[in-house]
Amino acid sequence: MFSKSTEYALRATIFIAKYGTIEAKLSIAKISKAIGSPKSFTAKILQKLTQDNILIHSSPGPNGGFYMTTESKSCNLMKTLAILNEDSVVTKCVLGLQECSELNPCPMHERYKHIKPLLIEMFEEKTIDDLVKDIPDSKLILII
Amino acid sequence: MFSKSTEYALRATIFIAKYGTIEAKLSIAKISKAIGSPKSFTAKILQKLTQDNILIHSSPGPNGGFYMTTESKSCNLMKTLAILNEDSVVTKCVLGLQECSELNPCPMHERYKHIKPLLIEMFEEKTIDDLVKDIPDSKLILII
DNA sequence: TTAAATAAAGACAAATATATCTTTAAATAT
DNA sequence: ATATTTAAAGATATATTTGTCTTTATTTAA
Repeated sequence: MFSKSTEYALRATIFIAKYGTIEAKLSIAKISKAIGSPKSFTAKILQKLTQDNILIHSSPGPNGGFYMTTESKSCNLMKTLAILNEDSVVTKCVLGLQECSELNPCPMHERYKHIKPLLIEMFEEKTIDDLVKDIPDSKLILII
Repeated sequence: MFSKSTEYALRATIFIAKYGTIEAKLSIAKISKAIGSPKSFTAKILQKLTQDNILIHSSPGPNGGFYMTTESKSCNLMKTLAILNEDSVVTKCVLGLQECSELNPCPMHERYKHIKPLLIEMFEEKTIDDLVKDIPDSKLILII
């Protein structure tokens, strides 16, 4: 469904939300190890996610790394998708038609129109904070 | 959600199911025009879809082209995805984890597990024949 | 103030997806 | 038989995605 970049981005966001605070930032090395992604490639992706300084924050230097604040954890995962312009994956027509709509439906529209809102809701329903609070540390699975 | 190839393949399958018979085969030119895809690229994709001679059939020469039989129209659209090895798009973990399961759930599993079966059902529920029979000729939208 | 640790930035490389063009093979109509 | 029409096959080109490596900038600790 998603590109590898996006999968890495979602997993990284969840990992940072769970363990990254301004007092205990997470290095690229730690993050990529935790989510099973190539280090330098992950660096590029995180760079994009910190771009607007809203979702994920970063700081260089000793004890530097990536983290989220209470405020940024109040975003939902759709924010991660939106920054990467990958929200279209769950919002566009399943057959790739630009003009597909209720008035102009593709052959799958009648069925997909009941599923698409569920996909969107999956990423919007909960804040990232609520999402990770539901998961005990011992059960946060983000690798393999 | 799907690659361009797969979107073209799904649209082509539906178009051929609707209009392609052994008496009236459809040329690559007609198909690519109808679904808005590049001609030669579409040829490559159709070549794959005819490979196993089950889903889509083809014949060269004058009045040649692509078509489906009553039997092949009893397949569902998951068959198209399967031939292209793209069924994983709707069957795998939404975060890309190999081992994600009820016992080993990723952070999205609890939510996605209710949506995934609906996506699979969308492509499996109906035969391609039933799918196209539901759509009047004037309402078959496969382009733009 | 300097050295060390870290992310940021940029250049490059490899793999894959998308697309085009040319030649070949097969079927049909004449 | 031959010419024509079509898909099949193969070669090539381009764009995008994925990945690596090197240099630079920033922050912190000593």
